[in-house]
Formats: sequence, structure tokens, C-alpha cells
Amino acid sequence: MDRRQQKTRDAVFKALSSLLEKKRFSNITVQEIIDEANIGRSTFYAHFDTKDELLKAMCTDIFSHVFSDELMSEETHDFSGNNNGLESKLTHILYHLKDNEKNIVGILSCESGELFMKYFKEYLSEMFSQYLSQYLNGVKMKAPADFVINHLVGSFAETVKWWIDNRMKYTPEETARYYIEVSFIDRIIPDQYVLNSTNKK
Amino acid sequence: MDRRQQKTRDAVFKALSSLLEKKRFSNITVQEIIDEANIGRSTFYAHFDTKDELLKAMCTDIFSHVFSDELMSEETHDFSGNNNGLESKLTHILYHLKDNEKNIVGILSCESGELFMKYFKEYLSEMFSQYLSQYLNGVKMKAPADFVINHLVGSFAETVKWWIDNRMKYTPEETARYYIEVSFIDRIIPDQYVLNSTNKK
DNA sequence: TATGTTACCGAACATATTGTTCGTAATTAT
DNA sequence: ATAATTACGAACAATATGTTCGGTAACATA
Repeated sequence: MDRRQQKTRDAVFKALSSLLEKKRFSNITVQEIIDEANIGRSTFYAHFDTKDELLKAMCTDIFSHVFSDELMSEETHDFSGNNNGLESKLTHILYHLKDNEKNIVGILSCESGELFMKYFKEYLSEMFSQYLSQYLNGVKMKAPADFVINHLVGSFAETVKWWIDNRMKYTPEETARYYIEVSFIDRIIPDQYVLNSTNKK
Repeated sequence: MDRRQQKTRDAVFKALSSLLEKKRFSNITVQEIIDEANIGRSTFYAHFDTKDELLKAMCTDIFSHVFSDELMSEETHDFSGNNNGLESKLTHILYHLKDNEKNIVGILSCESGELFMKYFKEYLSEMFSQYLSQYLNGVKMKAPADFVINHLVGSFAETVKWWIDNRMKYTPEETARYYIEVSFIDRIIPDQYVLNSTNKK
């Protein structure tokens, strides 16, 4: 990619991020973004068709780092704790989010976080579905499977939002622990399963 | 309130509700609302300063019915189940939401639900805080109290969204049951507490 | 029924935002 | 060096916002 393109793209992301700290997304004008990023009007529209596309691109950019290929794979080598690696996966996500702290805080603050959360949940949903598929059949619950997934995704997203709203004053490990503590994950992935895990085919 | 005012207000709410079924809130213009409601331009602005104020008024209107005074009080006479009336409270909320189904489905559909959810959570948060204040001190958990409240509120809100997205095909009782099933409420309000509840001062 | 009040109408207006076009200048890759 | 790509910025049409105001209709009260 041309350096100029990358430079423009970065400037726009940074500008939007900065503006989001002060006002909500829908009340930010393209002109403000242009001024803040210090680029030409036509340049903006050469990069993004609309303001919405810009936000989408920005979220996609962030999540491509947060949800790395490694993370999305079912193979995890950390089985510490009694939830078969899930907790370490979540901790991992939180660390990556912290790396992007400057951008994300802007997006989430000032009542504009809903759009970010929407995209975030899409990624989380895929991760949880893939990860839990091996367990869900064996669990006896009244609630439908999609409800269970939705619940786990939604409440982890809420956890992240709470964490960021609290300026990340808790460590990723603590935060992931809190989530596991209030979730019912121990009823889906019982300790027993971990003990027998070496015997699974 | 003047009948004309009420009539105009209703027409605007109905119009917005209808438009929200087709497109997201931020892409709806005041002109479209005016045309759909069949009112004069100046009339709209006499009622609402901005489009945002309109949505807020509409949500407040709905929630004033859903979160009735009776519901918000700590005194509940239904202690069936082992969660000291919480489940029946939630079921109650779901029934009221179903009464407003026509309006709510419009608000929640087409990627515009986030704003509704925001206001919804504010009400839920107050309810849960008030309701759980008597229990939280006695529970031994690592997670901070505000995290716990946030988790319960967020995941119930997610439950409601899931329920509505599924066209309310489950009954309020079933849905509340699913929520209680995946929550950790039984660790906050143990059965034992209910048995002793007649002895509390 | 008469009267004062209030709400609605709708056209017109200034202002602001959006998204496009195009000729020119600067930067980049080879 | 040079050809291709990108950024610039002014100008533009189209659309949306929020206000003003004179006239009309509906309301409450007596």
C-alpha cells in the first residue's frame, strides 16, 4: 500500500478517535474529521464512501489484531484452571484490547459505543460458537443453544465495556476471572471433562 | 393535555415506529417523520427539539408502562421458585414489553436497537440495584458489586433482545426461566434465604 | 353561544452537511 | 527521470435542519 494512502488512513482513524472522545458518532461531521485529520475533502471520499464505512473499517482494523488466527483456533495449549483454556483465551483478548486502548476508549466513550459493540459481538459470537460446539450437546438445559451462545457473548461484551468504562483499572486476568465467576461456564465445561480430556479421541 | 397535542404525539410515535421497521434511526429524516405522521413541519419542532429528543421521549413513554411503580417496589408477594420473586418480576417486565410489541419491534429492528437498549438498561439497573442491595453484602465473591450489577443488567437486556429478535416465540415465563437458568442468581439468593425470610426483621 | 387561548398549518428562509467533479501539485515506485 | 498514483481544494448541486410568522382550526370556559 502506498505510504500516502496509509498515512491518510491513519490520520483519519486518529482524527475520528479523537473526536469520539468529545461527541457521539452521529453528531460528528465529515468536515470535522477532515479538519482534524488535516486532509482534503475529496481525499476523504476517495478512501471512504460514507462516515459509516469509516467506522466499520476502523473496527475491522482493530479486531483483526484482537482476534488473531491463533486465538480463533480450537487448539489451545493452556489448560490451567477448570474451564479448558477459555479463561486464557478471554484474557488474551483483553490484553489485545489494551494495546488498542487509545482508539477503543474514544469509540466507546460518549454514548457511541453501541456500534463498536455490535461488531465486537460478531467476532465474539464466532469464537464462542466454535469453541463451545464440542460441549453443548452434552449439557442438559432447558434454554436453547442459541440463547446460551447469545448470553455468553453478550455478557462478555458487557464485561469488556464495564472494564473499559472503569479505565481498565483491573488487570486482564482479574477481569476474565470476574467473568468466569459470574458465568455458568462450569456447568457447561465441568471439571470432570478436563480430567478426562487426555482420553478424548 | 390537549387532545390535539396527544393526537400529534401519538401520530409522531407511530410514524417513527413504522419508519424504524424499514431503516435505521440515523438515516431517517425529520421530513420523512413529518410526512408519515402527516403533520406540519413547525408542529414537529414545537413538540421535539431534535430527532434524538423524540426517540428519548418515545422510550421514556414505553418504559413508564413497563417499569410500573408496583414492579419497582421491593415488596413482592410472589415467592414461588427459589429466587425470592425475582423471576416473577422479570416475567412481569416481559409481559409488559409484549404489550408494546408493535412499537418495540420497530425500534429494535434494523440496527437501531442500541439506543433503546441504553435507556432500557438504565431502568433495569435501578431495579436490580434496589432489589439486590439486601443480598450483595453477604455474598463472598472476588468481583466488585458494580460488576455484578452490570453483568445481571446487561445479560437480561441481551436476553430480551434475543427474545424479541426471535419474534417472542417463547413465552415470558420460558424466557425468564432461561435467564435464571444461565445466571448465577442462585449463588446470590440461596434457597436457604427464602426459608428464613419470615424471620428477617 | 360567545370569547380568549392554544395548537396546527405551510410556505419561506438562512444555514449546514453531503457527496461529486476536475484541474493542479506533490509524492511514489521503477 | 518519468509515468503512475495520490492528495489537494475550490466550486457545485442536492439535501437536511431548525426557525419565523401570518392565518386557520380546535379547545376550554362561562
